[in-house]
Amino acid sequence: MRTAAPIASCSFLVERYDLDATLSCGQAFNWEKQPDGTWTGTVSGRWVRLRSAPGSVAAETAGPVAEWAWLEHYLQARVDLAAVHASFPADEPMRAAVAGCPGLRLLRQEPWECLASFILSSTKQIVQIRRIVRLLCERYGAPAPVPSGEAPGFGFPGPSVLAGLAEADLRACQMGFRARYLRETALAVEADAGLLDRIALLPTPEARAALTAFPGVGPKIADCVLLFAYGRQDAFPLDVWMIRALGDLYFPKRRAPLDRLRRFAATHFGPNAGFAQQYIFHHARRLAGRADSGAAAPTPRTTP
DNA sequence: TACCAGGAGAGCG
DNA sequence: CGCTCTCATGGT
Repeated sequence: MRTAAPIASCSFLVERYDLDATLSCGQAFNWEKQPDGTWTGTVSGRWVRLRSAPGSVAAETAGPVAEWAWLEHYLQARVDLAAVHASFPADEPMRAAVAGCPGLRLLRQEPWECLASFILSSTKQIVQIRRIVRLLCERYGAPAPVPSGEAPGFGFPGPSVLAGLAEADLRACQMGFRARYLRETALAVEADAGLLDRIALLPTPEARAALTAFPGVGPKIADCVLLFAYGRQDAFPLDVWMIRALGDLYFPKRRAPLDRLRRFAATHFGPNAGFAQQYIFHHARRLAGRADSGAAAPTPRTTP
């Protein structure tokens, strides 16, 4: 028997918010674009539909809803984007990345969903990560109440649910060798209920160390969780795309060693370095024709 | 068909 | 340390 509920709606007034780019750029994986251009997904286990409009983002969920702070926080709708842009270095690559997608935002996700999702991300393409996450949610997530007439939605399964599964069940969600990492991390989080909340209170280096202590979590995935869930703007995920992009954009003469790129990333981009990272990441992927939003211009780049 | 994917960990010298 | 190999599976 399906849960049906009245519809509740809200509109967040926000100057520039590129919903398509923000929801498809590889920071969150549980959103699906509908044929009518809206996006559906779940936030903290609640079904949500988002619609972009000039000067606002409109939201619907299953009512009744007393307040919308949870969604405003998730969307980071009150962030002063102009101030963030103003804090970026005034160099040409940064300018081009912002100009290419001026409404790109950072979400503020739940730590567990973000951590688990990025454990699944290692050497996987974004489209594939989305598929794995969708399978996980459909099979093991709690059904979220939806307004009548809407397709069922499922929240991201909590650590206790995933910890209780056999590795084979996880592998059946197409995640391959990451199944053991996800299961063992779920067991660790399940065994210490306050762990992810305590990490939120730690200084970034200690928080990073706590995250890399989980199996399957190295420096890159830890930085993703620090940036996308814990709001640490000083976290700067260095993945294969960013290593290529930073090399091409800032060290075009000869290939800079990884450690050089690390130091550059930590010093060049200012107090909102993680935000800058997302612009450069998205811009590089769009130039390569990998980003969903907008007309992709396939520009095969070769780095000899 | 090859090569690659928002990496991490183990095993080596 | 720093390097290489392996891991599972689908996209391009």
